Amino acid sequence: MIIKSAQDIGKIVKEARKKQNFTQVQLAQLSNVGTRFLSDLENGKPTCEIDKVIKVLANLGIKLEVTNG
Amino acid sequence: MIIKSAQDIGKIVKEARKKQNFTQVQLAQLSNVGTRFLSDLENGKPTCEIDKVIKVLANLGIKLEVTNG
DNA sequence: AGCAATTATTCCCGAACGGGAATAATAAGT
DNA sequence: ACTTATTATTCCCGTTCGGGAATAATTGCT
Repeated sequence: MIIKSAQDIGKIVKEARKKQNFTQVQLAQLSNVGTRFLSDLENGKPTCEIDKVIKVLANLGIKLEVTNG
Repeated sequence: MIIKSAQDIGKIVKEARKKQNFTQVQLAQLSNVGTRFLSDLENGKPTCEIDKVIKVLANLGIKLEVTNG
């Protein structure tokens, strides 16, 4: 899926987390972030810090890729 | 290219920007971010805010994609 | 080498991040 | 419906982001 906004990432995270039967608390601990952060992220907060986002994605087995035209 | 850290994104941005003959000032104005932000981003600052990163990538024509195993 | 252009770093500072915890709201299960 | 689990929202608060501008450092060009 192509990412155009923070909201897109939030959706992805939420879906993947549920599919893997993680609670926010579990995934947060796993990723070394707070539960507040994870909730914010899943709800599309546009100012989440990039490395934390990357860590969460990694812990869900989601690959992040860039393609240059 | 697969993104594993903020530094990866920084490299991508810097390379793409140079390839398109943009200065940091130009790209920053285009993306509605400060030049400081762009410099930080290219140097792999891990706390850059996600939506600003996305905007910069978009203005370079770089597509950001996630792939769920 | 020397000059101009670009980039990196520092400063000030308002605004907001994110952690933790408590509370409210929502979803889920019996 | 009721209870429990999960998630969202609010609060306090230390820390830091990011803009803008100035300065240092680096790069590029002739």
